[in-house]
Amino acid sequence: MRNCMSDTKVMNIAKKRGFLWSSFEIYSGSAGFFDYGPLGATLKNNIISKWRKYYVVGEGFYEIESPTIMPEEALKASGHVDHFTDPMTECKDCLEVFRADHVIEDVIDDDVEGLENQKLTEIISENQIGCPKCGGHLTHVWSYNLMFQTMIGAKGKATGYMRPETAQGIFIPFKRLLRFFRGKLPFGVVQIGKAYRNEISPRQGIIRLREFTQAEAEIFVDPVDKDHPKFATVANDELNLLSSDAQLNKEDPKMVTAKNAVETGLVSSEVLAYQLCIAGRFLADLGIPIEVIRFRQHLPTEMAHYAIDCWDVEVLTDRFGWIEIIGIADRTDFDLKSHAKYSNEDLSVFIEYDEPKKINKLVVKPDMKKFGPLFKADAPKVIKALEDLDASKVQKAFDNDETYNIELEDKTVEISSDVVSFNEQEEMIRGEKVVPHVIEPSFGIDRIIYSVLLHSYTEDDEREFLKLEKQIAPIGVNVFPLVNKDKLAERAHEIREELRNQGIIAEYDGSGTIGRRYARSDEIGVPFAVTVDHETLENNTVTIRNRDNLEQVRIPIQEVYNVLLDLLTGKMEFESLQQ
RNA sequence: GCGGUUGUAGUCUAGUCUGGUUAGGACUUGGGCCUUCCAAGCCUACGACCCGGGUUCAAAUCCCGGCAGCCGCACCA
Repeated sequence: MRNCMSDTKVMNIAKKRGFLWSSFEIYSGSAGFFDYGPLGATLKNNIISKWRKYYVVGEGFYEIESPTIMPEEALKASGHVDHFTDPMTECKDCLEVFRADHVIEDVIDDDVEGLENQKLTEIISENQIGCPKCGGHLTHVWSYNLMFQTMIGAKGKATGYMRPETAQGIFIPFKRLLRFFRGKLPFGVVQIGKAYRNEISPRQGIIRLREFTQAEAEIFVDPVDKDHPKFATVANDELNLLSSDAQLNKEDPKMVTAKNAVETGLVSSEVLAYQLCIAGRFLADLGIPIEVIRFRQHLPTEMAHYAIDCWDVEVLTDRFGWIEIIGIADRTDFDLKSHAKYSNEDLSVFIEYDEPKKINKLVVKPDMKKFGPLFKADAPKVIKALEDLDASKVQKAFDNDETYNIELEDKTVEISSDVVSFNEQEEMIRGEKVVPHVIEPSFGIDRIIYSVLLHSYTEDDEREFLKLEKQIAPIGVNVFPLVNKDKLAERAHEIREELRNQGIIAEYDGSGTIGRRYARSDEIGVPFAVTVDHETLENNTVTIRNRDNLEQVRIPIQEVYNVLLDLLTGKMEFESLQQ
């Protein structure tokens, strides 16, 4: 049993003060669903806008929004309909449920991954495999698909699913996106939104939800050019890397610079390493301390078969241990190729060479005078077919004194050497079509929010409070009258109004004593408090109190608005006010 | 999904075994008094037996089912 004091305390505050609570409470609730309350929704918005600042503004990726319900074909192509499932079997005697493939592999020592359920059922009966627990009989194998199924249209003829990830919504309109980016790699597209997975038994609070928010970026790159033009700007960032080798050898993670990681081949490319760094900077900016972050490389066995390299960004928690909050993968051309195949669309990019390549090519030319009479109405088709042919093959046939057969749609025609001529031709090749590789940083926003709350929780002798980073704190400033008389409350209300006019989320609190108000304010992580006291009435000054160290400075009211704006946006540090 | 266990105001809890008055307390919250800087004090108010069914004259209490939480197992492309 872990010590989960922080988890318990943070979740209590979250529930009590309106960050998070489980959904549908008055109807007994439903596992795997959470509401974001007033402060939680604001915090979430602030974190998402910070994310946009990094990825949309900073990296120049554009954001799109696609439907959360997807037709079956699309998810068939992505592999989710067939493979986002587990083959399950149940013991008829003790009612335990097992992964069918695991049960089989334990007994027959053979890889059965990817086999049909029927085949798995057969293997079980042929090998007389029994329940691993009690030896009883196992039922036929069925697939448990983690997607929520629904119907599209009134008659329910078309099956739809709630999307299990936002990524597919970016791959599917790839041609449109490529055109938007005027045909050039690399480019990045992001999507922020809900995704759905019908987890068998979600029991870890906000860590495993059935409906959750993802922020994903899909970065399309040239497969042969995975350098990053801005790599120099992150090259010296230190990353706490736990490689797959280190895991296998039971070693600890190591602090490594991004530059070093790429040079030693620890991380497979600059683009991937660059994304690890950006993710690291983002988390640091949310106030998650570097000591509780590590980058864990997927083991070869856990990585999807199409991925080249994949790193999870993990955060240490007292209740769950290390949890994955971000996955950053090089998914290669898997997704685009798969959609290309299922949709019969060309999802490739024409990449122009720096210099066009000259090649000498043998071409075969028809002798038109002979072709017309010989093939009559088929002549144009034969000529077209001839153009698409590899001329050297035709020549080879003739060298062997044979004729060459051309397959038309409905017949085969014979070409002999006297109806064509050969020609060496110089051709310019300007480039080639390639299917881009995809670098995918995928963020679990709900888990990030949990991490932010957990690691902003601070307690000392006197206080328990959230040390939320000031740019993401839901409420920017609280305004208090020192006591409730002599018009102090009135002045405090005026200041609160003016702060709101400045675009700062500000609240007023006049109940209880000043100490209680500070305590309430700290508990929800309000970075600054403005207090109106009797000196305010004499000289129009107020105090600003810094949540983190309880210190106060006195400044004129007319300056308070700009000062707070500068403090909240990080343009000014509180310490500089104290001089 | 299986087994165990728990479910009383926003929170913690008494009462449940042994059915019986108006479900008691503390903290929190709202209002008021007081209060010249970090949850003080006083007055006052709001607020609960997880949901559904059964047994009974009578159910927070006993029984059954559901839902949710916790623990263990399983699961987590």
